Parts: sequence; C-alpha cells; structure tokens
Amino acid sequence: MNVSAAAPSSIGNEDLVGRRVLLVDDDPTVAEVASSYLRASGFVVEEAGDGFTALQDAERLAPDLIVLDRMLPGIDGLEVFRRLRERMSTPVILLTALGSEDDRIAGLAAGADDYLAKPFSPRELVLRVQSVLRRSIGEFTPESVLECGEFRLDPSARIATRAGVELSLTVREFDLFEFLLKHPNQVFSREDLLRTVWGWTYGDLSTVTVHVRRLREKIERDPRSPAMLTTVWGVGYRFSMGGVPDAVV
Amino acid sequence: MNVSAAAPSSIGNEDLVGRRVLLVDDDPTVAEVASSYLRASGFVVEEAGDGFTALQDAERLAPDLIVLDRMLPGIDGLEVFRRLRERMSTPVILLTALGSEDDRIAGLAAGADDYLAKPFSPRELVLRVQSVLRRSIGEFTPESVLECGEFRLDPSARIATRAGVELSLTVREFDLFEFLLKHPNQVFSREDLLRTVWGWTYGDLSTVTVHVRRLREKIERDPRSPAMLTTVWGVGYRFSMGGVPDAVV
DNA sequence: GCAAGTCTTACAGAACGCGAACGGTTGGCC
DNA sequence: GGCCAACCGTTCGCGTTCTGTAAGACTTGC
Repeated sequence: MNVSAAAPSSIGNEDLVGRRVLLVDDDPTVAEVASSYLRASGFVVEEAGDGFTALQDAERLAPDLIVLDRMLPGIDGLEVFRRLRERMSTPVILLTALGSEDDRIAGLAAGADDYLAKPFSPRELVLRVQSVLRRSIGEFTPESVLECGEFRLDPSARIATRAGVELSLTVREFDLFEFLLKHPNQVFSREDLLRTVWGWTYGDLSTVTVHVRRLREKIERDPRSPAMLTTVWGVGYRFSMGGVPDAVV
Repeated sequence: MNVSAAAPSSIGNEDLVGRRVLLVDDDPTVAEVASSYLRASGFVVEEAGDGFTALQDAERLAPDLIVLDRMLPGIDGLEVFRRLRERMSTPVILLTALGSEDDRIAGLAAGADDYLAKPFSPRELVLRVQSVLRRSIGEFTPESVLECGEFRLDPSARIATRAGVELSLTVREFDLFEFLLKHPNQVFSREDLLRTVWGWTYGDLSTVTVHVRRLREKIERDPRSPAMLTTVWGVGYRFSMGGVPDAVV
C-alpha cells in the first residue's frame, strides 16, 4: 500500500501553543468548560456568544481556528459560517446538536473542516482542534490525495475511484472510507468509528455496522466475503489491501 | 504495502500502568470493589469519601484521572466537578445512581469526559478509565509490532502470524498471547493471568487453563507436548522461545 | 498409591455480526 | 407545491462464533 498522503506530522502539539481559537457558543456552561480545556492545552481562547459578535471578532482577532455552534441566537450558525468563508479561509469546527435535524451534511458540503455532535467530551474537542490545526499548518494544501492500490480518493474534490472508475459513495460512506484509508491495517471498534467518523459521543453502534455493509457493497469485489474491509470478530473492522500484505516490510 | 508509519510510540494498556486515579465515592463497598479492580489493572488508586476531601486530594495528588460519584455527602458531586474544572483539566468520569441513558447525555453535557450509571460492572469502569486516559494521551498511534522467533504479532491490526501464516485467534486468545509475548521467560500464575488479561479479581481459574489449552492448539507444533507455552507445575505458565530454552537459567 | 494439580472434552448460554426491511427526512425535478 | 428517488439511522430475526464452566481422565510429586 502506498499512501501518498504522507503528512510528515512532525508538528507536535507544542507547536500549537499560543494559537488563537475563537469559540462561538451561546450556552455559557458549554463555553466555560470548553474554553478552560482549550486554555489548559495552551490555546489562547476568545469567546463570542452570538453570530454577529462572532463575525466581528473573527475579523478583528484573525484567529487560527474557529469553533462554531450551529445553533445561535440571531444569525444561524450555518449562515455565520457562510459569511466567514466569503472573507477568510480560517478552519472551522462545527458543533451540531444531535437531537435536532442534523445539518452536518450541509455544513460539510459547505466546507467545514470538522464537526462534533453535542454533547461532546471536552477532551474530544481539544483533540479535534489540535488535529485540524496541525493539518492546516503542516500542509498548505488542504488535503492530499490518498492512493491505495487501485483506489484513489480525493478528499477535497470528494471523489473516490477504483481503477479509474468513479465510485458513487454517499457522504457517510465517503467519510468512512477516507478514515479507513488514512489508517490502513488498523482495527477500529464501532465505537471508535462512531466517535471519529460520525463525531458522536454516544449512539447506536449498529449504525456503523450497516454503513460498513453498504460500503462493502460498493468497494468489494465479492461483498459477501470481504477481502479488504474485513471484520475482526469481537473487536471491530480493519481495512487492508489484499494479496501480498506488508510481509516485505 | 508501504505504510511508513511504524512510529513505535505505543500506547497500550501497559503504558497506563502506574497512572494515578482518584476515586471519589461515599459508599465503602463500591469504593472497595472499584479500587481493587483498578489496582488490579495497574493503576495507583487514592480514595476520597466526600467532596471536600476530594478537592483537597485532587490538588495534593494531581491524579491523572478522577472518578467522581455524583451523589456525595456535603458538597454535591456536580458542584465538586465544577470547582475541579476551575482549577485543573484532569479528566473526570462521572458516576450516578440513576441509570438511564439520558443521564449519560446529561453528564457529558456537563463537560465530563465519560459517564457511567450505577450499578456498573467494575470491568466496565476499568475499560472506561483506560479508554479516557488513552484518548487523552493520543489516539490511534499504532502500537509497535511484537516479534519473537517465527511469531509476529501486530496489536493494532490484531494480526498474529507464525512464519507468515496468519493464526486465527479469538479475542481472548489474542490478548493472552500478546501478554505472554510481552513478558517472555516469565512465569505467571492462573490468578495473575486472570487479573491482567481478563481484568478479573475473582473467578474460575479453570477459565485460564482452558484458554491456555486452546491457544496451545493454535501456536504449538505438537499441542500434546507444548514446547513454548509450557506448564510450570504448581505455579503457572511460561512462554519462552524454542530451540535451546532456558536450560541455562 | 494417594492427593493435588493439570489436561481434555463437551455443552449451553451469551455475545456477536449480518442481512433485510422500515419509517423518516432531504433534495431534486416535473 | 407535490411527487419521487436517495440517503440515513434504526430495528428485528437468524445463523454463527465465542466463552465460561462442569465433569471426568490423566499426570505429577510425595
């Protein structure tokens, strides 16, 4: 397997110290907890309680990253997001309420860098902030193309092909496939996948099962007996390229 | 397959050994059971019976993680949690007597890192503690591959091979084999194994016996007369590689 | 030869994964 | 607007796999 992504992740979390994060949430409790965690991790945090202030602060402070709640008083979070994107390319992490309709798809289509479903563990937020920042700093190219065997996946264009033929993957399927391609030869539990790919902190694990099944239907030659996206009984799933594995390594 | 990953910064449960956990619960029975399980998994456990002591100990001991009961005499658990957050960002797992799924959401919404409803299985607690700690250290960094003679065991991929041929091990068998490979030439009693591999403090020791047998069936050339996974009569089991064993020892 | 420890086998319950199908929502198209 | 297709998350039933335990045969040390 030749994952050409090769993000040379020589960027430690130390290099993120002092980066400015703008936190936009109208719930004081959430804002307080989240910001204290972010500060503890070395970030400089500014808070905004509504969309209008957020837009002003974004311009004034020029933060390195913005954490944006989708539900805001006044201007809607998504609207704020669109206006932000018109003016600057600052990375944005969207917070979505799982209970209500999930506009995660809309947010993602609009180009959010990551999303997290409420309620989330504050530590999870820190991890995502670090991850997105590391990515945006390290490579100026937003996302490099993943290549693996006959598969080719372009995260920016959201196009996945097998042997040149485009696979019509849905949003979820694409996200799932992207994550697996980025971490080949590693087993992930359904919970892991639900947390990282879906951005959920809790939820029905069978959701993962079903989507894995649907993804198999599209990428496996014989979906009945998967060769690449295999089940590890009692643990989870693993993606690895077939034939001769890394015995040479 | 040319995954250049191989960054051997493993974060298996081994690396969690010695981490300090502060356990806050007013029920002595619960505290005793929970702490004995946590200790058995290698954690250093301190206990506190009320909120005030908890706050003091949290400052004094600077634990790596805090398990906090929501119902406490004196200061309420949630209040303790809020005061903790003001001063430090130590991961917190909340416990509550009321056991519905909604409470988990409430706990997470309050900013806890994880949440567990009473009555909980002590094993579950250990798993959660490990999970949260591992996550706070850094996620999905592949563990280093164990190699021993013709055996090769990849903890992240959950693949074990002998001379390149994959051994289909079950979860338990894999865990057991992994532990033994990490501690070769060392004798472990059935109780040791039950504690470390299974995470149990009590239980039927024959469980270990049977699993050792099953493992032998898969890794030994002649399971009838084991050469590597040998029995030390009256003591337990030892894994050592073939050829000239420890006759010198 | 005896007792304690170990091995082997068998079994039933539990856990798990899979497939199929369903209702709900969204977004496009007439 | 209203119909239709696509997608998503959930649920249920079924077959499979795994696991712990019990019971008997066997081995070891004394």
